[in-house]
Amino acid sequence: MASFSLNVQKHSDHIVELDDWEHAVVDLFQNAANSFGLPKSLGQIYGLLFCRDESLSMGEIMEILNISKGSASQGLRALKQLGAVKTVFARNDRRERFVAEIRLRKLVSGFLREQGEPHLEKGIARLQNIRDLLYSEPDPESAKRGKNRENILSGWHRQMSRLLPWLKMIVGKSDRLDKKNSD
Amino acid sequence: MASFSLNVQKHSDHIVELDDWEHAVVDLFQNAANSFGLPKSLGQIYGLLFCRDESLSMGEIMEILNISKGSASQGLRALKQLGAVKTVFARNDRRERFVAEIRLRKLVSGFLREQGEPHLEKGIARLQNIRDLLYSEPDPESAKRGKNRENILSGWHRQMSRLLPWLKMIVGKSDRLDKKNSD
DNA sequence: CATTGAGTTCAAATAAACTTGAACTCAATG
DNA sequence: CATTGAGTTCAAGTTTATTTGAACTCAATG
Repeated sequence: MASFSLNVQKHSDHIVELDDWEHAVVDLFQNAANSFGLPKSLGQIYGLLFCRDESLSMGEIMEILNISKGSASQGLRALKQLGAVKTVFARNDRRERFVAEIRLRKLVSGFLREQGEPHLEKGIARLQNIRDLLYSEPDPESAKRGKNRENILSGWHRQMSRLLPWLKMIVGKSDRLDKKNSD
Repeated sequence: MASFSLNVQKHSDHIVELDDWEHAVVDLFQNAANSFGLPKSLGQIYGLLFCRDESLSMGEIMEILNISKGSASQGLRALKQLGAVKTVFARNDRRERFVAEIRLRKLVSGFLREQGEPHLEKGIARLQNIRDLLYSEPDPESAKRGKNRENILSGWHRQMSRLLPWLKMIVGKSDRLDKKNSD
């Protein structure tokens, strides 16, 4: 399954082929993205940037990964939003260039901010909606049961709200490890 | 959009309509399941059981939620696997009946066990695969870069492995709250 | 040991999510 | 102020995931 390259590559100044290990890393992130409910192209892009020391432009990313302009544009936007890539500008070049953020703490907190917090926020509205409906529930037995359930859900919501800051901190604790590895 | 019921229901011994608040709760769990990467029918089923004091059979669930036999069967199996529902047997009745597990600690630990742990396990294999590929990487520069990246990923993996037990504990700490609410 | 019905299975149908690419915007350039 | 090209948008196409239901298993029953 793995290609046995005979040093045929590198004939030119810009390589468009991934090394085998890079392909495996891109694949890993593609699957990881999927598991976290993110589009796989987003994982591929992050995986590629994660492998590279030098920044890449959108065009280079498209070429290396064989993905469309649309996917690249949307994927990079989402990664910026998540704080998973940083943008860099070379002078005398109007193209935007990208590098991966590799500090786990940053990745986790970005993910929680973009994915977790919005859900908690929507949860508040949903709980209020349930309270409103309970207020007009004609059957007193059902209303009683409903109030109990609303209490449970509110408790869960409180728990989860408290959990997020903890998560960011716990993962942040070993940021030093990240630094050591990234040097 | 909400139905204004004129006490027309309850004409018979078994009701097949959800109260408005129940519908909102089912909807909430349907969306939550989706956010966690689980099929929405699974969320609906859990949501329904969460609302009810009495256990329900698979047939009742199918009828109330208007879902197929297949979805009900597979959804209930997954919920059992996750520890999100418990089964109950009434005597003189060979049908299996279900009730929802409402302790957040149990739900979280079940989810982490079924979703988190398998991914960490697969991660070990993937990292080993990357190490193997690095061993046969011809370009020394690329191999060096690759080893650095492999180190970073191993660090992340270690971090995540440590995180799971913590998560179960942190959420478990306020189990007392759950109990208070569920009484 | 035929019948009944609860529950499972899985191939096909459906629905949801993702990707593509052509048309577009917009700023830089000559 | 026309041209160029980087980057965006979004409707249509493609892929992936979920749901359905008919055929099945299996244990209980008469």
